[in-house]
Formats: sequence, C-alpha cells, structure tokens
Amino acid sequence: MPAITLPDGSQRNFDGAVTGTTIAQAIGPGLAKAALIMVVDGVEMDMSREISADATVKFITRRDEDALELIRHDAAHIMAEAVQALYPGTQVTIGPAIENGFYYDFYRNEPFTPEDLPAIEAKMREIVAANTPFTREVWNREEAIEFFEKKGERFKAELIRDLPGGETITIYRQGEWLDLCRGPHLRATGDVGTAFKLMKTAGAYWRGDSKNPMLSRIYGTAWRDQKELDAYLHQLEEAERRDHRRLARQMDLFHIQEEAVGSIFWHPKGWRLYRTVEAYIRRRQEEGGYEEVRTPQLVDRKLWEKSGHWDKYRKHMFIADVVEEESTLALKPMNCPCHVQIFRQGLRSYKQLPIRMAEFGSCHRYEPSGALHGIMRVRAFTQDDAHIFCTEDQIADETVRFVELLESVYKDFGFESFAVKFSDRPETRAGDDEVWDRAEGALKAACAQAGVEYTLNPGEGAFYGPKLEFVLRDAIGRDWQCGTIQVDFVLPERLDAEYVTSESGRARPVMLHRAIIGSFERFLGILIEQYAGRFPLWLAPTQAVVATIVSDADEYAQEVAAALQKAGLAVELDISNQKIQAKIRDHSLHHVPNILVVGRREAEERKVALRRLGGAAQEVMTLDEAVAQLTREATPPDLQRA
RNA sequence: GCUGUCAUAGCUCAGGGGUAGAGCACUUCAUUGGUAAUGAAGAGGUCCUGGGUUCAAUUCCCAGUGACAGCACCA
Repeated sequence: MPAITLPDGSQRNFDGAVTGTTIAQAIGPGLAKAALIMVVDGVEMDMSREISADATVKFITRRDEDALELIRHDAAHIMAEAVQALYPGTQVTIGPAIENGFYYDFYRNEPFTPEDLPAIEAKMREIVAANTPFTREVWNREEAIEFFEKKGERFKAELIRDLPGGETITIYRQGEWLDLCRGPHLRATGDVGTAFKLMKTAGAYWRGDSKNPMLSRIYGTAWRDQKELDAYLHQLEEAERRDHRRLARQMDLFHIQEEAVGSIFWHPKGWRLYRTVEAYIRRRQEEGGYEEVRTPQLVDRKLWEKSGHWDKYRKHMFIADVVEEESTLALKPMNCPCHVQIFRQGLRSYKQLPIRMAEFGSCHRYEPSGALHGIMRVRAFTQDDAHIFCTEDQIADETVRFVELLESVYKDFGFESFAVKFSDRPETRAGDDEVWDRAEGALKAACAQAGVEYTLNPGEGAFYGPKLEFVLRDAIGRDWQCGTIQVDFVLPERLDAEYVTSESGRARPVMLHRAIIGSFERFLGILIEQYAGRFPLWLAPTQAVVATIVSDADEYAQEVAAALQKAGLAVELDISNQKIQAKIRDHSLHHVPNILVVGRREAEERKVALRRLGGAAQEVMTLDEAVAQLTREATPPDLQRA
C-alpha cells in the first residue's frame, strides 16, 4: 500500500504497486498527458516503472528545464535508429545529451559527411511522427554481450563487458530498434517533439583515447519547442559576429599568415590594446609586491633535462642547433626554470621570503596543428607569469593574496563570473605520493581560506604539482583556462633552489607558479569576444575620431586631434571628403567609442559635438571640456581608484 | 596529430573543362554636406602550391600546405 508524497506535501495512497502513469492519472488528466518522466525520491524513472513502497514523487513535464536533457538523450537514440536504418552495417557506440544538444558516435568505414545529415534528419522525423513507445527491459549480462556480438556491435558488447559487476543491464526498445541504456526515457518517440536539428559531423576517438579507432560523430541540437530552437540558432549567429578572428580583421588588430603559423602579427591598434593590458597588469603586480624580471629566450637543453621538461615535452619544444658549438638550445616553453636560476644567484635568507618574481615571458611551444585556434591557442605567446618562492607555511596566505588579485583584475576587465577547477595529481608525475599529499593538501587548505569554490578536475594537474585553473568562456561557448596557480615541491628540488633557515640550515622553498590572465594572446581573444569589439574606453584601440563636416573645419579638427593626442588618447582624424553621415557610419561600424564632430560652428566657437557610440544624441562642449572629460573616462579602473 | 569540410580581388562571396564575376573597400574626378551609406569613372586576380588526366585545367584526379569544425593534446 504505497503512500505517495507529492511536491505540495499532499499524500495519496494506492492499493499495491503503481506506475507513474497511474499516479499522474489519479492527480489529473492534464498532468497525465504532460508528464514525461517521474522523479522518485530524487531518482528519475520512466513513467511506466512501478512503485511498491512509500515514496516522494514529482513529475517532469515539457515546461521543466530538466526536460531538455531527456529530450536530447532520446533524440540521440532516435538518431542512432535513423542512421542504422539508412546505413546498414554502421555500429553504434554511445550518444549522450550535452549542453545545447546531443551527439552519437558511430563506427563506419566511411565517415559521415554534412551531406548525409538531411536524410538522417528526415528519417528521425519519421520515427518521431510514429510516436513509438520506449520500453525498458532488464537483461542478463552474458546474454546481452552475446546478443550484441552476434549483431556485430562490438563496441556495445565491450561497453557491457566493462560495466561494473553489480550493475543492472537495461535495454530500451523503440519499435524494432533497441539500445543498451541506463535510461530513463520519455514515454514514446513523439515526446521528443520536432524542435531539433542536426548540426555537424566530426571525428572522435573511441573512449576519448587517440590510440583507439576514430568514430564518426554527428552533433545535433534539440529544444522543447521551435521558439527555443530558433533562439538558439540565432544566438549562434550572434556569436559568430563576436568571433575574435572576424573582429580582428574588421578592426585591424592583428593577422596570422602561413609563414608563421601559430604566431601573431600585431597591427598598431591590436598592439595598443596589448600594451594597455600589459601596463595595467604591470601596475597591479607591482602594487601586489611582485618584482619584474626578464630571462633568456634560448636556453641550453641541459637545463630542460634537469627540470624534467625535456623528457616530457621535448616533442613540443622548438630546438635550435648551433653549428659552431656542440650545444643544443631550446626556445623556452615556459619561464620557471629560468626564474629558479635568478633565485639561485647568491644565498637567499628565509627573511626574504616570499619572493614574487614576475615576467611577461615570451614562450614557444610546438602545439599540434589541430589545436591551433585563432589567437586563443598559438605557438608563440606571452604569459603574465610569476613564481612565488615561499615556505610551506606561506602557501595559504600567498594563495589568498593571489586569488584576491585575480578576482579584482577579472572584475576590472568585466568578467564577473568564471569557473574554478582544482586539478589533482596526473598519472605520470614527478615527486612521490607524500609530496603530492602535501601539495594538494596545502592548495585545498588555501582554497578554504580564500573562500574559493571549485569543481574537481581529477588527474589534470601539472606533472610537478596540483593546480587551480580559472576558466573563462568565449563567445562560441568554449572554455579556456586563463588564470592558474600551481603548488610545486618538485622543481625546487630538481633545480636545487634553497634558502638559509633561521637555524642557519638549508631548506627548499616551495614554488607557486601563477598567472592571472594566462597568455596575453588568449586573454585578448576572449576580451575581444566579451565586448564584441565595443571596448570600454580605457581599452579601446581607437578611443576617439575627430570628424569634420566641411573642409573649412580641417585646421581646427587637426588642433582638436592634437589636443586629445597630447592628453594621451588614441585619436584619429577624419578629414576625408565624405558626408558626415558616412563618416559616422564608418567609425560606428568600427566600434569607435567617441566621435567628435566639428563643423563651421564648432570651429568658430572652439567647441566639439561629442557623439557616443550607439547613442543618437550629441553633446556640444568646449574643446577643453572634451579633453578633460575623455581623459577622465579613459583612465584605467585601477588608476581611477587611486 | 586524427576525421571531415574548405581554399577565386584587400574583405564577404558567386561561378565554372575554352585563361573570371558581384557587393563592400581602394584610386581619381565632381560634390562642402550637420550625426549610420553623394554620384560617376577607374584600378585591382599565378582562381593556395606541386604533379597527373586532357587538344585545353582555376574547374576533374592525386599529393602537399593552410584555414575551419570536432576529437586527442595543452608544462
């Protein structure tokens, strides 16, 4: 006699076991029609499942956000059925719901191409229209393996074989077609609805391992209704407009070309943006007790051998052989070994710690060609790198200080929210477990002290220590690691860094590797997308354009531009033979934040008509006022606070 | 690196076995205008590179390079 408690607190009693469908019907015909799935004591279950004990039950309908994942998961199944119907011999593997949609990985000699998608999508719509019920079956493990092997589905068989011993093996059937699946599922294929679309094909390794065969993946998107789907597709188009590669061309910030793949040619405007960010970070770090250094680009392989990088990353290093000598140099892929060399000059005392050594370090890494992405992932980049040499006791305080600085910097750049990941020991690593226990423990304690909430990223730490990653998201929804802090007990040992203790003994410092923005290239890419090119004034590559209405005002316009330039603003002069409308349009399209319009009237009165980007109104003021106002507005946020 | 797609004017793109086009940008001329496109004329191409097929290749085939998407990688 199960008593079912509903979300509103009310209870209903049934004689004997009941299905979700029965409960929903008892509550009302509307719910019975709408309920896609039930949640029993927090566990999602098919509507057809029976409940025989007391339980708390709620139902998920199309109105619930939670329905999205179910719809997407079912859409993946339906896609798999469609594919196998159209392309016999294709093997199924896995097909989960993901953010905004779903995918399914297939094994097939001929990979799927975009041309295949319309037919598959059409077949899917047929299956949805048929509204075939999903039914759940519990199978015996051995029989399931045998069944799939007989069918030639070796990937499925492997999946079942690898399921943990006690796991119930469930099969979901939709008409003739069936798949191994944990469930739960919607009631029938029709519940998926019609708001879905197949998006693209791609290769993906079986079980995410490049040693395994490559599968053919099809991505789709699915939503609760057409409106949501349209909104999503529209959002994708908008994101494309924010793409930093496109904006860089449009705004003349930088370019990349074949002769220097993965390296950036910074144009004057892009470089100005770069220097503005660099100057800002330099000020913030000086204020934060860092000392800036500069270390060599080319360093003998002996140092990389000692640090362990040669062993692990040699394939990703640019090597320079010297004909005249018997030496092999490498372009530095990172700065830490060099910073240790500075630390090692002379005797260090415990009284000097912590030492915060910063460098805008230019690094080169031979990134795999497929990893390159605009300015976000390159082969030559500059980090806002620093290493904090400190004692074990100082780790927590230094981490707190760092996190505070990072949060303040991100806020100044307009990033209010970002993800934090804690990456712990990887499989191949330097240092024994005791050292890793200490390093991970110290970093966790520091997080607690700093009030940092993170998600765990198991096994993703650096080879020498655990790390916190600060992740920002680009316009297309891709996540990028920018900031990081890493606890390292290993390199000081390998590179023999030590200091004199209060007892006049010798001890190893701990190294904290840390970066706030990470690489300038990546951060600027994200910054461009974040603002869609419409930067706040202090970051704008062109802060103002002086545009004339008539050529009689040319001379005065030059004077205005000179005055702004003298005040430190990035200003351009437009005395071209164009109508003012055309000039406004042109500079607005290039996201110039301020246009100072001068005509005969302004020239006579020594005024300017200031027009803000996107605004229709203009404000007439004297030249002096304009200079003062724009200078004030263009002051970087840290200097405004000072 | 792997799988797929793509590569034509500065940019965005159309085209197609018989040496090529549009819009924007650019140059020149006319126009001196009041807040998101003044008009006209002109210039601009090794159709990514190298092979092959063909009477003929920018177009078809093969290879390379690069870009894009995803996967793998990311000290």
